[in-house]
Amino acid sequence: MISLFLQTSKVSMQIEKKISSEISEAFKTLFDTEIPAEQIILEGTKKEFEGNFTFVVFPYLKISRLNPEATAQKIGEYILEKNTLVGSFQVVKGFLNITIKQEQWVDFLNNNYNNNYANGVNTIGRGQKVMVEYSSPNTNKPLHLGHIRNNLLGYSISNLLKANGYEVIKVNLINDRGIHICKSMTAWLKFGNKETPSSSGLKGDHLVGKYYVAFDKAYKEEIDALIAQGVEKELAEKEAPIMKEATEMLVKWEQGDPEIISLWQTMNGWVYDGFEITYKTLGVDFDHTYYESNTYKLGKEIVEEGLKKGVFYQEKDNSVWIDLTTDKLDKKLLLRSNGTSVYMTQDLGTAELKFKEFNINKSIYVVGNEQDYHFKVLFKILEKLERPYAKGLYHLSYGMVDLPSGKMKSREGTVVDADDLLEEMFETARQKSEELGKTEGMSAIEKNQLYKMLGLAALKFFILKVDPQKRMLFNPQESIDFQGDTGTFVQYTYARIQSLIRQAGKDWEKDLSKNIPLHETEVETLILLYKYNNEVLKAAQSFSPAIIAAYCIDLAKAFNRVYKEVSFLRESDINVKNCRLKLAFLTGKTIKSAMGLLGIEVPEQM
RNA sequence: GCACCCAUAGCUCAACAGGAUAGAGCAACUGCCUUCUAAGCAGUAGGUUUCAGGUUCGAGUCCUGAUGGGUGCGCCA
Repeated sequence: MISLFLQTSKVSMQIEKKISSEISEAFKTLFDTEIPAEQIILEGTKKEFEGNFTFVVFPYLKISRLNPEATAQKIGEYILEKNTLVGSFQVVKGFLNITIKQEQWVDFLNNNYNNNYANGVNTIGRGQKVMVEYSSPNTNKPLHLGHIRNNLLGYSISNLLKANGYEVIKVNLINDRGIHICKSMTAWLKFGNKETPSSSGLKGDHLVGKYYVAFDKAYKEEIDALIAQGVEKELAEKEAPIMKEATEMLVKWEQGDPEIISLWQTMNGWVYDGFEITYKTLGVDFDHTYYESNTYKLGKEIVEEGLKKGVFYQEKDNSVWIDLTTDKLDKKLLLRSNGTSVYMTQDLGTAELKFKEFNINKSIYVVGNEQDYHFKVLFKILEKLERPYAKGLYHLSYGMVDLPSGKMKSREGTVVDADDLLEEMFETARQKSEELGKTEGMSAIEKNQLYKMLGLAALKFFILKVDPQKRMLFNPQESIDFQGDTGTFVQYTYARIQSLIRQAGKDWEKDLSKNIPLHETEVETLILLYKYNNEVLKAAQSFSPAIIAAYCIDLAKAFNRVYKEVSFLRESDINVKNCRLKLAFLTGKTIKSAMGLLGIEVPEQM
């Protein structure tokens, strides 16, 4: 994947850097060949072998002019003799497995155990401003599961960028105009009897969605009636009276008819109130909101400019186009023959506005992969218009959420509603918690908060652990798990740690002596903790919260093994005990930080 | 028709810029709570990584082709 952040280097890998430069030295001394340390790549050692880092020697056999084993052996001996970080090494075929001295890990723990990552994790993005656009709903129906994936991705990506030092501006671009809103409005006028959210008790977005469905139903009936009268299907679709009403309403809207505008504002207002509740429940927010009704005209100016520059051309019917066939794309309409703007026109305007208003360096669009082509064209056009910001644009494309029956279709009623799903998650969390009965001492309010925290985590983790670019399957019949590789599992590990810390008293935060024996599970956990910064960088570079989700599972698993293998509070050697508590403490801090990047909270008790 | 994306255990997903015997979880089966939270830990079983070629010390990963699935190519947004 091409990343905006490729130029950045790896961070916080001091140990690897040192070893790499020692290996580089070894090549010079042993084989009289210069290999820059940056080219010496170390990997994590596979679990079934002894060691922490692995250097693969196969590519260097021509230099050493020895067989793989001998090459690895010689390099191993050289770096062992240096006696800095390396405690021992093992050679398996062409793999040099390096074990770091345990005292290095104790040192790392001593220096970092109180790291709470409150000011971010890395500093690579300092001084850079990035805008992340996500959510971007239409205002004619409530949010569904697809929007949830979008929102969670956008929110998490924003957190990831912030954690790497970027200044992030989260924006929502609301598609508040167009024929779809007019459909809801038309149906409401016809069948609504002045129904309002307060008169009906319906959430505003659901109320408006209800009339969107009602429109579709009436429309279909009218088409069928016309066809029964012998009218051609295509003509029937155009001539159905209710559709004519809707299109007429759109024209009136564009003319600024006060009555229509007023109704439009009222109904959109209901929808925004509804969205606000869903966003709040979901735990996402925005720094700024754009409305297409405000930005769609700006694109026209850009189209004018493109015409003057000769980048665009005009057909006889006055419609404006760009020919991208030389760029392996098609011709694309930019302005209708009647002079009104299309989707692309609006997006040109919005793109321009973003950079003008916020002086950003990069602009990221979190939009589903069905619009891959649209963004390819959009970016290409801005490039042709010689916009300096064109190279800072990035489409974060993600796959659709499928149901076992296939794609979600609102017309077939197979859409998983966001509000319903969230309620179900909370209810399931409540049931599971009550079964386990671990909430003693908690007030009713605290319990309720806990159930929401657990339900949300299960849902968010379930969605974010999947690589964004892949489509994913959601089965409503099988409820989302609370066991295994889940958000719940990570939360549980955190709660366990906090329980330890609560019972540990105060004295454990003392400096540690260096020669503390570590259990292998502890070393495994420490290495993961050490790698956290780099995981956060990787996740941002590849725009993938899934990397952080996987890391959370790895870390929680590693700690749970420690928990099983050794005692914390009952350890008699005070040095060892303190060391373990520091390990637990830092693991807790790191879990909290990492889950925070996913937009997931962790409980003190569960 | 043209373009883009995807294909890994029965199911849901991993595999870190090509590396060792392809890993987890769920489902199935076995063990482990009179000691720090069993929403946990340990184990058994489950694979020709869709297929056919190629590149090289080495391919799930890169290239070519095929098959299967998805999406886009509207004066819709």
